[in-house]
Amino acid sequence: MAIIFSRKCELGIQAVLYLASAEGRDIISSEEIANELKIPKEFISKILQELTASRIIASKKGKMGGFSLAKNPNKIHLLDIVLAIDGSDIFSKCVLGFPHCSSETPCPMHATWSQLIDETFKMLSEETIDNYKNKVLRKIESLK
Amino acid sequence: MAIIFSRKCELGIQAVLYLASAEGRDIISSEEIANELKIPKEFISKILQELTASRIIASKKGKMGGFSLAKNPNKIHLLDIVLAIDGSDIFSKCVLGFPHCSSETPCPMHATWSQLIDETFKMLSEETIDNYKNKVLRKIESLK
DNA sequence: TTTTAATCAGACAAAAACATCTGATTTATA
DNA sequence: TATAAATCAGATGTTTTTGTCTGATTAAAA
Ligand code: SF4
Ligand code: SF4
Repeated sequence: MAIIFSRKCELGIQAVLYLASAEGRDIISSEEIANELKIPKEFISKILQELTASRIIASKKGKMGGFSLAKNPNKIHLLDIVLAIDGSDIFSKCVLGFPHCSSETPCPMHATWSQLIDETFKMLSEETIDNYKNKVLRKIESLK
Repeated sequence: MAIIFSRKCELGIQAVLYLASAEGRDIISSEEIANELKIPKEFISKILQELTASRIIASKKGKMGGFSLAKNPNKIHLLDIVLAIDGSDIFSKCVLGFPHCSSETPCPMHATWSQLIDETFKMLSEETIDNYKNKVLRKIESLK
């Protein structure tokens, strides 16, 4: 179904980008996020809980409660979200599914793939969601 | 579980590489492949059937039956196997899971990701399993 | 102080992916 | 020709991922 990130991770990134794009408005409910992103409220709620536990976003309970970024958007990297939800497997595991890989016997695909995955890692760790704020709003608009 | 290819696809690639590395010996049984790659016979059999249906490998039924490459290994690209088993979704779908993407409103991640996925596509379509023949044997040896 | 609207925690359900089993068919060889 | 050893097709079972529900807790506002 998903390409490289799990569905939960895809939606986690979408949600954090939405929160970033809505900065200025203090707190956003899971219901609003669900409506805007056109995904089930219950599912995004679970994901928001995970992101809260990893302190990427912050939550406020009770009436008028909701979620907000836990820190300045130029301090939140896409990588943080990926690691929080999917972990680091994609950066370390063998692309061909061979177990216990040893660099003494690299398989033929290793060099090319590890270069690609390194570039992906670099991109995810350099890009902050700050860079995305405005552009993502246009994307979400187009969902309507 | 798997990084970017499904488990079936990972094992499909492993199996085709094994067949390539065993060229000269005419026909290889699913049991040998399963033993060498340390995976269940029943599972790899199903995958070998799929690869046979897509004419990447050829099968011979009956006693002394088994599988062999359907064409010269310099004519089989990694991409063929990926498309046969996983299809083309990874090359076309949105990395963030947004539906009905329109290039009129590209989201912020689009440029970087599409470059990475283009490079992956290029690599998979250029690499033939011929290039891998000998090296992969060392990899399989190391599983023992 | 009661009601309302939100998150939270954990159980539950459904769907997809992964893996196995069974029996039919095919073919080499004793 | 009978037996053995292989693929093939499709059903079945298991595990993981995805998605939903329920009830508890929290906090704002009537
Ligand atoms: S060397 Fe080969 S087997 Fe090892 S991780 Fe790289 S691709 Fe996988
Ligand atoms: S432009 Fe954005 S939403 Fe569209 S496919 Fe690319 S990453 Fe996905």
